[in-house]
Amino acid sequence: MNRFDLRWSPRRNERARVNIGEIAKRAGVSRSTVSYALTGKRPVSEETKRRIQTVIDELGYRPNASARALKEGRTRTIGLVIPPAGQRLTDMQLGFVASVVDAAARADLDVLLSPSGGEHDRSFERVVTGRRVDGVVLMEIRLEDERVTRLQHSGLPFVGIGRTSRPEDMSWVDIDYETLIARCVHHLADLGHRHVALVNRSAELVAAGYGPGHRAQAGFERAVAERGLHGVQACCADDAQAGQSCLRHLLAEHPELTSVATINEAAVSGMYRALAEAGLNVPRDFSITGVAAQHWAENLHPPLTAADVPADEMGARAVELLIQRIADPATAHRHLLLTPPISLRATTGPARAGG
Amino acid sequence: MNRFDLRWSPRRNERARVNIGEIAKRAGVSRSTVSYALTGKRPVSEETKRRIQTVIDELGYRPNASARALKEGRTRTIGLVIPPAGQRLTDMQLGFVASVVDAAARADLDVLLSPSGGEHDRSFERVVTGRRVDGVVLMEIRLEDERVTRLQHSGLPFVGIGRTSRPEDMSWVDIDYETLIARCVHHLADLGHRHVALVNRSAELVAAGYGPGHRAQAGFERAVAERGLHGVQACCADDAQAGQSCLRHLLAEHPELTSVATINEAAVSGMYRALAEAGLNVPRDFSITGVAAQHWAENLHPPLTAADVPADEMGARAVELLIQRIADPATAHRHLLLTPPISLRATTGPARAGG
DNA sequence: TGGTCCAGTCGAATCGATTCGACTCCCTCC
DNA sequence: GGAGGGAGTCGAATCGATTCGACTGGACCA
Repeated sequence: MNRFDLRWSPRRNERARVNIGEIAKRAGVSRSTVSYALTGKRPVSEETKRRIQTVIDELGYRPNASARALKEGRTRTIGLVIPPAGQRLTDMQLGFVASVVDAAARADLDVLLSPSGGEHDRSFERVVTGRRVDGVVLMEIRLEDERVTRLQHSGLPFVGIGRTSRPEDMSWVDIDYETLIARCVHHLADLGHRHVALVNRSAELVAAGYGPGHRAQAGFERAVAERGLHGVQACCADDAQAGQSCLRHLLAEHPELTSVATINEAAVSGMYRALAEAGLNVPRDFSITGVAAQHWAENLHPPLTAADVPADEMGARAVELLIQRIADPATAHRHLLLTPPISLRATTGPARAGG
Repeated sequence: MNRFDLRWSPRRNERARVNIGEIAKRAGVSRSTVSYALTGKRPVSEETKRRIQTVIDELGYRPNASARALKEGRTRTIGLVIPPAGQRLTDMQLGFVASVVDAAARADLDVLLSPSGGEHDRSFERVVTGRRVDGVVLMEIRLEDERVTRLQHSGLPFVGIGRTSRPEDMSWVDIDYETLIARCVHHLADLGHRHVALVNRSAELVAAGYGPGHRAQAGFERAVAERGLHGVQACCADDAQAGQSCLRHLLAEHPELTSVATINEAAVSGMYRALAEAGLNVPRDFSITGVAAQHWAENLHPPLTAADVPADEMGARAVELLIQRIADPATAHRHLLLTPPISLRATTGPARAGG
């Protein structure tokens, strides 16, 4: 089914050919009058409006989006660039997508999905260069991100959920992973933990310069140094299975560990399992905390003590910013760095004596 | 941010105004020649092609999607109608979305997302009537579904993931919930269980005529009757919390229960919790089985014995069917009813003596 | 009475592509 | 040497909307 070339029966069925001209003819007015009646950009008499509306209702007319987009130079559509298809979305990413779609719908904007970041970036190219969208929301941004460069170069308005290593050159909404992970470590240190591990996201993602991965690392190292702790780090793929084996290995190689801080949501339930397997009770014998979508942290069992990422709000904010940039691409870039507090739930507790 | 009226600086920056005319001028040929050079629909000399390509590369030209869509009468975009935004997608639904997006990308089609089914169906209306898409993939279909009616009436090609009560009137890909749940019950009966509960999806969804809900019910009742079992049914919202309290209530009211069959993925982990809470071991004291996305059933802990829904494949098949319908809307409807076998994993076992 | 203004309307140009018909060479074949 | 045909190209029409300039009456004012 590669590059399927669609060529269908030449024209749509004739019934469907209700265009503004047909409406005009039946209402006995000119096409421009119909247009003005619909947009309200020039006065049209009540009587004429009513006649036009009647015909429109009768024929079920709706303006052709392509024609309108062509003339107006905007599509009333935004692009949402998501991680490559086939890869499971984490709960947080899903939250972003849902809230972007929702916010866009509220603003009467449609959302064009573009899986990108993998090989098949034809989709991204189409979206960016074909003027298919008025602006783009970009997810899963790396420190050096070619897609950001492409967008900046193209002049298409865009907003990142996440930021590159030169954050002043773009508009974005992001979470302060560095501070949050540092706080998590401090929280653990306050509870008396001396040995703490950072469970990062996948090695590939971190190697590719995934921002949160690097920032979490920096925050972790800083806090560990500040508190004079013993810290170890590990990367872990985005699923429970990986979380389980990751923590299993960590426990084997560092039996002194009593706590974990993580930014890898999807791995947490697996870590729970590894701990149970090792006969360790949470939070009595072992503490876990990290950064996670609020909804998800609450519903986990046991509920995760974590910095609650308001994924729903972030998508909405990104769309807001994007709408502003679309309305006036020349305005200064705006940034929103969130540092949600840690919600104490059921997974952290005092280190055992001698821990 | 309601109905935000986008009006930006009148024209895009002039640099961006590379259109086919500009290419033609610089290459010293007519616009039609540029078009033919790009589409290959008429012969163009190698020399001319090369000159045009040079100019195109230089200016980074890409044809305007709206103009092309207007002239060609197709947008190279498909709509994907998902359950109302704000509502969490189940893992299975997420699998459908991912595979639809993936399959569409492989066919060089873009995907326009439309949350629908709730109140704000402006999005659905826009997608359907504004000729923004060449076809639609519809999810979460009800037995009587107004969206199906709308689509049938509009003549826009569409394919359902799921089907209505008059399935011959549309093309679809679906899972045979009735048979599968019946099989689950038979499986439990074979293991000696005499008391079995069906945990359905939310009461609202079922009341709204959600197909799988009703078909699962039918299959359950049939199998229960065939095997002379004692069966009870319950509806349950799509989350772990609800699953927990649902099963808790079931156990309280029907202490004789020893097994559950379910189509509610999202509730399963909550049911595990309720069982643990009640001191019941799975599968020693209690069996659970149902219909779930394969990937998800495997990764659950303990892994769920279930009929594995190949969500990834289903989305791809739906897109395939849709592409065919778009290419030739007059062809007969095609249907694909899947009945995946039950994969035995860790959650079903023989009923205890006297159970 | 004549000028100004505004509501209401129309015709034509425009957006950026595709596509049809026609035209020019040039080659080949009787 | 004229007919036939194909390669290569061009100009103009077209898709369906928006929008600008211009026109017509009628109201209002001096």
